[in-house]
Amino acid sequence: MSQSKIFNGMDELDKQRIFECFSVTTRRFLAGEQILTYSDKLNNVCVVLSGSARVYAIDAEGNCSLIEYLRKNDVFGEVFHFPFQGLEYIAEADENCEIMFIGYDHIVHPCSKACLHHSRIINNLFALTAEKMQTLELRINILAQKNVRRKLLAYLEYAGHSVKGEKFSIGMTITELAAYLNVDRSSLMREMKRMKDEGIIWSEGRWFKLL
Amino acid sequence: MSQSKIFNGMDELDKQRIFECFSVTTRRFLAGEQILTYSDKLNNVCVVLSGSARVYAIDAEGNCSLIEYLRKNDVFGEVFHFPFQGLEYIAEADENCEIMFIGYDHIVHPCSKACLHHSRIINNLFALTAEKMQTLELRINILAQKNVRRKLLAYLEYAGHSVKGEKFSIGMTITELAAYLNVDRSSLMREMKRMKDEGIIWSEGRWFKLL
DNA sequence: ATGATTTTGTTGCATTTGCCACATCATATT
DNA sequence: AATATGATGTGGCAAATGCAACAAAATCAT
Repeated sequence: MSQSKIFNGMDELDKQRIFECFSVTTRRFLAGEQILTYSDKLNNVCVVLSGSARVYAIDAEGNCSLIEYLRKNDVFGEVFHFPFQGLEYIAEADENCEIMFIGYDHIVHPCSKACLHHSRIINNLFALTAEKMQTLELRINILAQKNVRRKLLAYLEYAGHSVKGEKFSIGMTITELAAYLNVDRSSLMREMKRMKDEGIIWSEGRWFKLL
Repeated sequence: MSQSKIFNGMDELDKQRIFECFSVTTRRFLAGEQILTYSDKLNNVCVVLSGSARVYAIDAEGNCSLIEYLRKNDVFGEVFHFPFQGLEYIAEADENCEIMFIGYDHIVHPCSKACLHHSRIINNLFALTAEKMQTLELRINILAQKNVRRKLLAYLEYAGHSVKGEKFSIGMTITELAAYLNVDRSSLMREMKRMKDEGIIWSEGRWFKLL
């Protein structure tokens, strides 16, 4: 049964009731298959039950940019990305995956049976949107740093919870980190070396310490 | 009466009913005064009725960063920024202002009288969060560009709706634009000059054209 | 109107960063 | 085990950018 945050505060019985009441559907998708295009109406709240997916934004000129990567228990749908200003949003299966579709209207409009669950799920959805916004604000905060060193430190302080001396793993390769920080990989390596020499950080592979 | 998007699709009569049913309160604040600190519960949905305000995030070390600037009819509250990971969020009056407080619980929990308005306002709130997320994604998209020219173009294409040859104003000074793009002001000026010489853009003061 | 303050526009110079090329190491794949 | 593929680590060099300093123009306050 799904442990997604959208069901926070609900036990298995609650979920069962919801599935019946909310007319929830589930579908499997093959890797590469399109899951949905975002509408300009609030239609679906979707949950990844297994596998992984991606959301892309495509602009008028056909430029395609990755918006987010979705794993098991992640939630997506128009609630998170409204297709404003001519952008088209598409969710696509990355690996084979199973997606749960919950009709947005069923969530928002109260029914006679399960009223408590409605407001519970709405709460959870707002918490999820706020969480997603924080992820974006973090990235902005990092990208808005003036140089490579500050970018890396801003990221490491977040990833290491600002705790000094404790070893932690960044959940990606250095190459991916460079892309996330929007700096050249070799420039990042160079700066890391300097910071090691100065005793500011310790690192080995994708393990880091703040000193 | 407030024209805020949170009341989209409602006439004056609807709003009046809501104000009575939702136990809405209104308070005036002097410039610089603190309006509220964000709680870790979904407590308030707030609307700026007049004047302006700012939201700051303060981290454990006391570093203070501006999260957003709020003008008349803007909406703020825990729904938009949840104080995760040790950050404290504070809303503060910029100019003298008047703020409307709507209890979050009153919005989410259905009542006997005005059920249609509940789901209407919830809809609008989700639309507003999605809109705010797009603002953040735009900034990320701009900051993630490789150089000054691409950053400026990414911004201008957004601000000018990708329409070529049409004059439009960026709603800020060049100095502020440089801060928004996170580049040195003189570097921005230099690049603007080059782009003018190459016939890519036209500009005068804070007016631009894409060519 | 006057003076003060902010914004714009420009330039030389130092520094940072990106780009390229290469060697080494780790990880899959056959 | 052999091979391919991708990630890491390093360095030279050129280009882009930031910094500092200044003059001119525009805006604001009195």
